[in-house]
Amino acid sequence: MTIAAFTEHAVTSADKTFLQLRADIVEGAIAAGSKLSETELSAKYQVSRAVIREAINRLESCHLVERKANIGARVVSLTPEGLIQLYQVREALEGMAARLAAKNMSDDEITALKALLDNHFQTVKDGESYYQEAGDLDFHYRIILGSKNQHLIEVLVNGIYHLIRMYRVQLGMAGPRVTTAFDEHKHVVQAIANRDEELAEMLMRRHILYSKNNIERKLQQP
Amino acid sequence: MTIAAFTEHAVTSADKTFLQLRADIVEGAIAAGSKLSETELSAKYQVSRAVIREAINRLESCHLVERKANIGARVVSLTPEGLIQLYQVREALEGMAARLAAKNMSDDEITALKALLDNHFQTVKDGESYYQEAGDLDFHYRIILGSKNQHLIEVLVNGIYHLIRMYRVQLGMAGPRVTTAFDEHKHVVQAIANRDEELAEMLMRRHILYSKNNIERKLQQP
DNA sequence: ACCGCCTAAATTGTCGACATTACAACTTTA
DNA sequence: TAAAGTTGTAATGTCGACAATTTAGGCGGT
Repeated sequence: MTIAAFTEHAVTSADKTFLQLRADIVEGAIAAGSKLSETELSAKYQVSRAVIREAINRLESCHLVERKANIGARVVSLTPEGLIQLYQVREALEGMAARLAAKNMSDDEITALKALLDNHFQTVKDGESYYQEAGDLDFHYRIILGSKNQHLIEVLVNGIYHLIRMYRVQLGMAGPRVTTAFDEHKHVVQAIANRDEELAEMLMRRHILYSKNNIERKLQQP
Repeated sequence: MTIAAFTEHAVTSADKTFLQLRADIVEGAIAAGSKLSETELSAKYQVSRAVIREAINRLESCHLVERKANIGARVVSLTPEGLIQLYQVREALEGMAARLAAKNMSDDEITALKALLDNHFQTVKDGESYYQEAGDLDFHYRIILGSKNQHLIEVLVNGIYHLIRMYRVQLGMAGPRVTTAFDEHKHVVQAIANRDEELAEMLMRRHILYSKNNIERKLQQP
């Protein structure tokens, strides 16, 4: 199983437009802070304004765009404070996710999670920095899903993660700190395996806090 | 200032329909789990299907309804597990909000918060149970806003709080435990006034955890 | 030159009609 | 009789046109 197990496969035309727009925004093909003209996008994507409006509505749900009545929609603008605030929310939610995962993950899921880390260890040892993106994501996703908390999953997977990815891509930040992050992952998994809710939450929060501090450092000296 | 400072005043027709639909859903005038037929609502509210669709989209953003492609929208169904999960998210987010409030609230805001508690103390002493709803809400809202974290505010105020209110109304739960909750509020404010982030978060989390336990007890013996 | 008003263009909001999909009832067949 | 296929109806998805609002520019006045 991979991250793309979530591959929200588009059934309707608005779905496809939404996914494409989201990709374009996250990747920066549509600049942050820019205006989303309905008529313009309607022409560009060869669909009616209705589906564009539908797509924009969903983008608003993800907090990727902001709409004002009778004025229009703009892509959110990226600010250092915004990224910090995002990480604060992430720390709170993923900390709770780790706590709940320690309580609710099945033994099989924990075994699989350990196996995942072993795989990552190989790739890290081989010097492949491939770990950066996919590996880190996979780890966090499994714990989020392991929480079995629908609200938590929704907010993180459909909301915050796309926003963070947008920041990563557009501010040109490389993935997380590879080797140290790997050790942190290992300790989180160990706590989950021990069913130690308190420790799992604390370790996950620190893991994310370190990431935040790392990012703050990079932001201050570009 | 009151809670209704947030009164999102409707400018467009879809706004009004959204607010009315949300009220009807939260109050139970539209039953939980029931289907939202676009054509039906279009006739009922005397607006075109386009504005109904727009309103339903926003309800989906609040997690009050769920939509499936080509099938339609249903009001979310209320389950004991759902409420528990909601409180878990709330614990994580409001805990972080209290931490950030201890860091970011202005001295004036803290003074006003203390004054608010004094007012509440009077009403509680006078035996008015009015405190239940409005007072508790006002307290939590101020701390959430005091966090100065836009994402936190968005998710809690526009999302989770309406859902919780829906549960409260429809499961017929009275407001929070009055007297004990008041003491808990006092301690949280004290920690914030002392700029003790760690303690503020811990106390707020416990406050919400107690609420959750209280609710679980009521759910198991109706 | 600056400010306010007014007009015109462009954009968003709303509408009704058509296309497409899902669901149910009925028919057919093994 | 049961299962599969078919057809009809009702719902959602999509479209183009019209209405209402915002915005930019020109015009006139001070």
